Amino acid sequence: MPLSPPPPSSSPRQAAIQELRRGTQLAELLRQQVELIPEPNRRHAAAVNVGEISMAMESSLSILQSQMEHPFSEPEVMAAALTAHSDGGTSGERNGGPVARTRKVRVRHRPGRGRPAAGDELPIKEILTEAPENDRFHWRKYGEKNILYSEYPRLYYKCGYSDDHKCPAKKYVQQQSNSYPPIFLVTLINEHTCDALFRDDEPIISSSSSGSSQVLDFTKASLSSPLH
DNA sequence: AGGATTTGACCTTT
DNA sequence: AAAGGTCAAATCCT
Repeated sequence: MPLSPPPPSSSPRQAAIQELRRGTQLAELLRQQVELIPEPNRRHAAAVNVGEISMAMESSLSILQSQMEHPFSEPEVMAAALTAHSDGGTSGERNGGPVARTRKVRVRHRPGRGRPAAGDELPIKEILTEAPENDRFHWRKYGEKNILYSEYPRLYYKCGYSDDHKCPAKKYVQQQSNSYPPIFLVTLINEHTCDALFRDDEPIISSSSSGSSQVLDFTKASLSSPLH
């Protein structure tokens, strides 16, 4: 609490440009998915729409970028709002009270922490889905981060058998929009080495008998409360 | 009680 | 220095 975060160095316009770039990437992702639509008519119609989206992104981008030459100072409020929930209190206090969390003794510098060397963790697959919990793997959440200029946090999961079977599979889940149903970008990292062990199709038991129902619960606050 | 989740600290990369 | 990814103590939930 003694620290106040330094002001963001980028302008709101930069933030918007970043968002548009991300939108462009997502449109490209969507375009690839559209290719998989079997019926030619529907595929073509969807492709046209995706093209429209891409063009809208690009024209917005060029508008914003041409305005960069005229430095109209804009209130910093937007940037502040955009980064507001990236500070400390990600989801407020729980019922009890403030949790003074002091990380005590930490084993010193151990290599292999934080992000591994780039390119170390491929293959990476990206999937847009409205049901990120709908693979039949067992995931254990190990982190959550607010991503700069993103409205929704990114959730970090690793395979539930990462300890038992040294399974290296991970996935990141991030909500992309507050549309209904919401769309999630799921990034898969590493293949499941436990796949062979559990791939026999276990029917997904979603009946009334409440077994272990906490594997992936996306109804939690972080995902279901859009900002406005 | 024990497993799963939360969340600030800590670490690496950019 | 900032951003993103991971760890792990505290907490929640069954």
